[in-house]
Amino acid sequence: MDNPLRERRRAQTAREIHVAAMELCQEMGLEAVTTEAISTRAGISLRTFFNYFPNKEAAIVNRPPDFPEAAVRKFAEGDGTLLEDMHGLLVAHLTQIDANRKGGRMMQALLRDNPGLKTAHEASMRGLISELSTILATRLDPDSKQLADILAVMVICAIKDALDIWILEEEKSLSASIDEILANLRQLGTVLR
Amino acid sequence: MDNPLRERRRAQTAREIHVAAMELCQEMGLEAVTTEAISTRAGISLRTFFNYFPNKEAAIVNRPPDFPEAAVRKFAEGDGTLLEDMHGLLVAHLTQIDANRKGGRMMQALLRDNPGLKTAHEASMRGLISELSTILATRLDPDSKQLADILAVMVICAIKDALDIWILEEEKSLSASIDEILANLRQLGTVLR
DNA sequence: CACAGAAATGCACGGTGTGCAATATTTGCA
DNA sequence: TGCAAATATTGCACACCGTGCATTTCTGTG
Repeated sequence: MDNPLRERRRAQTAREIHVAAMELCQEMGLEAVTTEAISTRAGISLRTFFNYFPNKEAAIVNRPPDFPEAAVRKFAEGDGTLLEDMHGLLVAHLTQIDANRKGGRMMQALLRDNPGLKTAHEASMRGLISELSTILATRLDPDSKQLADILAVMVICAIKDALDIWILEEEKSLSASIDEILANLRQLGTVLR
Repeated sequence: MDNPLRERRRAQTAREIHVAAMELCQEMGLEAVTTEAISTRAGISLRTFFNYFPNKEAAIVNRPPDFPEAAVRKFAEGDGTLLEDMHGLLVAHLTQIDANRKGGRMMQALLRDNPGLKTAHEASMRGLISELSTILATRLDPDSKQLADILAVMVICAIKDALDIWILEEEKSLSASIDEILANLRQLGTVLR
């Protein structure tokens, strides 16, 4: 039906579950959190929990924001170098994260303190990687999907690195973080000679 | 005690469990395989299964071979370009995989047909990536661990890509596969300008 | 043989995730 | 408004998962 109201309400419930899951994880550690405790705090039944998330890790980690439509279009139509045009893409993406700096910090801490979240986090990154790969492919030799894949993996990894630093250093600005990402990628270009 | 005999027997049992797990997965699909069925086929108790693997996915995917000691040392001491010296490293690694081409093909097919194995596979790759990152760090600016990480991620991704092709194309030689990996990486160097 | 350390096992138990059927809620429409 | 269809939530049963713990079996050594 594609009803936008329903969609929003679903998203809201998902967010509530996510928040409950994060809080509990912070309070008692991943191991001690049960799906039932999450459900109770979120005010839903256990069964409903599994209608929204496949397991507690997924509920905690959730899923990072997509690359915004507009930025993607602009990148595909860009005529600068790949790295130059990628700048806009990264700004658009990180801006979304910056909008919820507090949540980001909390997530970062949870990932650091609970190794059991690592694979769930990685799984959520896979989605982002394949999205980026598709985007990048619009600017690359069309018969080399592999190249786009590797590049996407690299960029996401660089973003992750930058976030690790950025989230923890209160002072660091968004743009400094982006510059760092791009500097890393550029440096790679030279190392690969 | 570090008893080498005991170690070998443990490794042997692990291998038997792994084989049983792979076969069952091929025969009935990941979903239908239970840890109990694996244990029974491997001739051990269910409890013992969990002494060897944390879950069925890990038993199926197992863990890729390490980079051989000797090749690692040679790389660290090499004086060619990074990519040149990496060639030796990759040869050493892929040779190990080539030694069990049949098992590799089977694994490849299982990964293709059972999406549920993806995260376990990725987890097993993480170990390889951090190993490679450490190796690469010996040749890079020592204060940039991030660069080594990204590079490692890239290389493992390239290896994966090459394996995807190599394993499926009967004809393809090992060295052709390696060349392909390096070509991909070199191409990246130019794209990043 | 007897002993110590390692490995395998049985058992109990709490948590996980799904299928299914019943119930409740929302939406579109007359 | 009121009703029917679509969608969401829930309870329940059930099989499977993974661990702690105590016990037994195995293996190499003096």
